[in-house]
Amino acid sequence: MTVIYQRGYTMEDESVLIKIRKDKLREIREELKINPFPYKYDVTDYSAGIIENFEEYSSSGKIASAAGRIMALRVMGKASFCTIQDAEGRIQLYVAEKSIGEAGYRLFNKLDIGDIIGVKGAVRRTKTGEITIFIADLVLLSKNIRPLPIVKEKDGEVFDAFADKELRYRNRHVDLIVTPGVKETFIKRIAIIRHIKKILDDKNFCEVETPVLQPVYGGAAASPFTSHHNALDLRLYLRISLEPYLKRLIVGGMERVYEIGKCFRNEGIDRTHNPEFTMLELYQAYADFTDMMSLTEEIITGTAAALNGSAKIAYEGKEIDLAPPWRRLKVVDALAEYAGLRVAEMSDRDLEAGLDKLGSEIRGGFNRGLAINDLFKLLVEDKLVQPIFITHYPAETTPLCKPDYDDERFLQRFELFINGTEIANAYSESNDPILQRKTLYEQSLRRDVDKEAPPMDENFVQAIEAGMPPTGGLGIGIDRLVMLLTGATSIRDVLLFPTMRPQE
RNA sequence: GAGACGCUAGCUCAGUCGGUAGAGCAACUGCCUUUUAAGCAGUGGGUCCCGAGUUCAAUUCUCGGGCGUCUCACCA
Repeated sequence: MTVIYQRGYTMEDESVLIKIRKDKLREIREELKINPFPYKYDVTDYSAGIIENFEEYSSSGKIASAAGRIMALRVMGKASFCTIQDAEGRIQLYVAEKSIGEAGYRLFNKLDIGDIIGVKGAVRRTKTGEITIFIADLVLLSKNIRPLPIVKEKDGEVFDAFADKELRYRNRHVDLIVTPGVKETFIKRIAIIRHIKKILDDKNFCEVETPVLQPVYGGAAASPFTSHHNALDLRLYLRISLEPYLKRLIVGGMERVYEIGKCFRNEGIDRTHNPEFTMLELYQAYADFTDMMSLTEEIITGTAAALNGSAKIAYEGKEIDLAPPWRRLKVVDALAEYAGLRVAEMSDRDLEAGLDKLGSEIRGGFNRGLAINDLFKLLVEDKLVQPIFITHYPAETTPLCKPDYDDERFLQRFELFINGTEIANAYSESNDPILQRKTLYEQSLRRDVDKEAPPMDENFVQAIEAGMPPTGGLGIGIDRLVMLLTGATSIRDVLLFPTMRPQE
């Protein structure tokens, strides 16, 4: 049996809600002779500005010209209210037939939540005190035919939130419209990046762009995405880090370079990992890793202060104080302090047994340096809540870093931890070409046992052979920094379009 | 990769100890010249994720599958 729904429609194929809106669209075109999709509108006033400068508007009788999306409608006989949302926020409109005319009110009666309109009118308070545009002119700028979730809010309490996270990520355009705070998070993200760029630009760093598509990838240990160039019949990889090309620029004499860009790693997805993510990497000639520490403090503290007006941030109920200087602690000392392990005095067998007890083993066979690194990751990392530079990682953890002055088993490297998460990673960069060729070659041999070890990059080694000045390098995970500074607990909340499995 | 939980109206959610389902908002109709989470009144709206099994009968129970969320593991 066919069920007759509203306006004679049945509940088949397309949603009845959409059909009804398409009808209204047709009626607006054919009966009202109005183009529902005009080309432009002269917007001179915005919601927040109107509310802020209310006295000026009301005393002068200045006519506001605003545009926005209808978020609430309270339609009554000949005088109605609606609320529109624009780039700055929301403002109420008073829509009276006697002000906008019969034709205008006929149009208004065909409007839905989600439509975009332009309005002109004086700004006054209503009887109940709400600042409102009393509109004298109404223009439809775009007709909505796919209804939005109706989210309501009063005194910070949200009713009928658009709560299904999957739907929110898949339909970020809807999420941005209806979920309070989402747009603000992304505006903060933009502000953070802008601030970091300003700090670096002021220090005469050059922002550069390096290849995303690379014949050989490197600079980290990760599985790459693979692509193919048809005309060259060439396998290309999406970069897993920015490092190899930025260092070529240091060799080339660009003494301070940075790039903020996407890197891609073909790995799992979780709360802190997305297959594509944004990294800042910078390289400064004639600097070492201690210079990178100061710069890291300056970038992160300065950005937090610019964003929140304070060096203290609240994250997951914890208070984190970003005021520098931050503590510096060697990996082996951190293991002693936080896990009671004196690794320097432990035999290889003891280390292996310790790892085994934690259910961990080294890919490609036991290796003392990697064992110490793993013990640190498993036992210490998540205890590092306040900002701390962990320094002097074992030499086996990376081929791209200079060994320390008096103990070659450890590197001039640090990672910054805040709230148990790695936020930054920095080195005194390796520039001894003999050593660099050796360590990269050895790393490439590990590919047999460790799929994530990158292949040998001959062109990169030749660049180092041309002579690279002593250089400090720093990488900061922008997504995680944004999470920290915005209080987001999932990387998906700071990515406009997180990677999702396609539907159907 | 493991575990927990979830999938019911456009949205947020109830519910059925097995008898094909409800609320609020949205929608539709009527009334209405100052409302505000929602003006007032009324009306409609469902492949209860998919498949198999048990049963007279499955949205509900069992098994399998899909998708998702969270936690843990992995991840230089």
